[in-house]
Amino acid sequence: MGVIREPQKITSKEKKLKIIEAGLKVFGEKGYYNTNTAEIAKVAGVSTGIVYSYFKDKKDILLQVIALYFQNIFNPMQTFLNSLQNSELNQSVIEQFLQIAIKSHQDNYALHEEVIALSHLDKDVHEQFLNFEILVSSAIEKVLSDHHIKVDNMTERVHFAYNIVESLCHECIYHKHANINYQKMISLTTKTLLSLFN
Amino acid sequence: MGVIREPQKITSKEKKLKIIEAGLKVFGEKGYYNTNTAEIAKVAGVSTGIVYSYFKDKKDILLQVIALYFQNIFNPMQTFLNSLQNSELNQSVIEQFLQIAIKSHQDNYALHEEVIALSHLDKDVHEQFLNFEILVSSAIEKVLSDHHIKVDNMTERVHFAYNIVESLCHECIYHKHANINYQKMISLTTKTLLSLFN
Amino acid sequence: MGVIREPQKITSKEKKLKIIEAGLKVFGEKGYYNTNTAEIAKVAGVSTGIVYSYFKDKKDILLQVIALYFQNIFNPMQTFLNSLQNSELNQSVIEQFLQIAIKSHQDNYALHEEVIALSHLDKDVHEQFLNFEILVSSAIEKVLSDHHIKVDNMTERVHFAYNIVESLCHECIYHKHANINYQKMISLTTKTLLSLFN
Amino acid sequence: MGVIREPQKITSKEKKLKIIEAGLKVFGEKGYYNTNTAEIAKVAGVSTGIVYSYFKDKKDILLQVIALYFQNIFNPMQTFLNSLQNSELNQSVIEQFLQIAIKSHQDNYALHEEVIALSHLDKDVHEQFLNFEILVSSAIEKVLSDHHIKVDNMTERVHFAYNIVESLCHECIYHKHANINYQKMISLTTKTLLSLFN
DNA sequence: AATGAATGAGCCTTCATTCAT
DNA sequence: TATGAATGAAGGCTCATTCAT
Repeated sequence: MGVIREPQKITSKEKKLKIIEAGLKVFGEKGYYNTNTAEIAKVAGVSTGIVYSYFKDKKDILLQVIALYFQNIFNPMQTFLNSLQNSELNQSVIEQFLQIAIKSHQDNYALHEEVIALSHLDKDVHEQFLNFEILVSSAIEKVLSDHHIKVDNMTERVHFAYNIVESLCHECIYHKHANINYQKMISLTTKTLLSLFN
Repeated sequence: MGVIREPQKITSKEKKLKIIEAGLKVFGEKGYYNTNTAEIAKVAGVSTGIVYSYFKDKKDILLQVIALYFQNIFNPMQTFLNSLQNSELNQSVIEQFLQIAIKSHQDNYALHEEVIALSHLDKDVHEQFLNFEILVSSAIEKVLSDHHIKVDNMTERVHFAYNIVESLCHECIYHKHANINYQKMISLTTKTLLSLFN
Repeated sequence: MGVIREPQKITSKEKKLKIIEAGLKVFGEKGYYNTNTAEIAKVAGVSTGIVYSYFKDKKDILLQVIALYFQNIFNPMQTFLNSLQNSELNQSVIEQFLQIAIKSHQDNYALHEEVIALSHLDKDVHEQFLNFEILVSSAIEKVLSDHHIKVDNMTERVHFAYNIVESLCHECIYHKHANINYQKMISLTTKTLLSLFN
Repeated sequence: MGVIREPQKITSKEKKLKIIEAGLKVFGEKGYYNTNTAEIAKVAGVSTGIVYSYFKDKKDILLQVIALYFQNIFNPMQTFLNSLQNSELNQSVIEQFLQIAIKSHQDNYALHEEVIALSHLDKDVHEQFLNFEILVSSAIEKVLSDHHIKVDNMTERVHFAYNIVESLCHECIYHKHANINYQKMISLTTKTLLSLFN
């Protein structure tokens, strides 16, 4: 029959979380397609059957794993942006923000590739990706607004900013380009951001 | 398993190409994971068995399909860059280049998502992706060099440029953001490129 | 596993009955194989675990559900046959009996197909079926005997009668044959019954 | 790895037939629900995968198994009916027909219960059952017509006849009723049939 | 007596790859 | 060269039954 349970008791909640964390781990290590539900259950320390009490199907696990991933990425950014109430938005602040963005990506690097890949293969993951973009963009727009920064085409500028920050974070995680000096990439990004909202 | 054949006779060459083109078509339409080898063979008009004479395995087909894809993307850019011998690298030229880049992406949009996704899932596809980046970056560096344009951190600037152009092309193909004015995104990109190499 | 309980307290008895009635309902609606024990428990308003205090296993529920079903079918017939003490067994009485048989089948039509099917798949259900036959046959034989009707091969005649009545009831429930006039089928059955015991 | 495969010299048609016959055997022995596809394949001497080249799914096997079953039942009847061109339709002929019907049911007794059961559980099997009825009824109507036998309500009479013959065959296969003399049942059936079409 | 979370064996089906022809 | 029939391992999911509470 299969009613999906939203756990009420603390133990059930913890069990569901354990499954999500197991998914975060194994999806990150082996990829979504190379992981079977039995392995997730095993890593979570539960039976295969019980997984289907908490999740509709395998993809439902994935979506909740990715939700956790985005949360882990977004929270540090949000915290930092909230702390900027009285600071000036100068080069130093931007550099700090980039460091935080890069670090929170690095802390969750295992699932990073997987999430990007799946956002191009699966409609629902893609939607989560767009929601993340909106979340970040809104947070940034709010900071700019709080600091009375006004430029034309704000939406596009923020979106453009989002893109180059995301690119930067992605590259800094993997250092895939042997001949690229990433400090200089950060510097280029910082300058471009400054000129976008000067 | 037999030796992988590099076809010499014209008919064999054509047969191999037919398989690659069939892969391009069906991988684009249904995705790599949702396509089985039998279907590729069917679309190519050959038997399933013969596929394994020309390709080591399913992924080998994929890699050669993607190679063709990158060729289709790169050739128009290369042709345009070669034509710039005596032109000045002004805003108009950059805008033309962006239009060509966007168009060649649009002409191959079907496989676009798939290639990006797989480049994050598979080491070998990723390598092809990096090679494409190097190809494009080198071509651009050469043009800049031919026009005696000299800036510090050239490598990083070109790489940064590559990133924002790739982002732009990707977005323009899909227009996923309802509230974004893509003309303005093109304009922002152009300005940033100009300022990178002024 | 605990001892199977035959409930003594009125509440327990009612709980067991609720489970049987839930089984009657859902087995009739969805079929035995398409119903899981969790659903029966849910419809009965009890926990899945408690079901196994009252029933040995899923099939045990089925057997008791079917017992109830046969009771529901048989009772109206029995009542009618009991009322015939002083009546003559003419065509009119037979027609009344057929109407009652058909109606009691119709009132329980949901489980009808299921019971017939399972009687061909399961030894125990089949046995219940045979017991029902014996019950009906005996009741009929008793009526005939009470009315001093004597024919040779009484057992076979009653059995033959049982068969054609059962066939008739089954067909009248479902009207599966578009080209059959069921009034005429009833008439044919009546005549055959009359000639069996004239 | 490295198991030498025995050369397959049988044609595809024979292989498909082998699977159907394997289904006939194991469905008859263990029942449809208690048989898994692996076992059918094993009994047929093929791999599980190849089964799905010849059949859409497990139920497709079932339907073709049942089609074969009905054929096996019907052919002897048809042959006998065809041989009646110049014979009179007297009691002896009816008794012969009943013997043939009973025998062809007995020769296929293993699947008999299963087919009846599934005809009450599955729409498609039921349809096959109705088609069989139509086939038999038509054949009988044709014989009656060829012998210029005319009665009112022919359709219902033939249908009634079909029902009692089917009942008889079913009972004679299993002899489930200890106290029933089946010779007398045959005799009762014969008389009823004679009186239906006198 | 009662709960409902937990178990885990079992099933249908797919598909990359091989091999007899 | 070429065919396509054949292989068989693997995977997502269900559900009757049990057990800790």
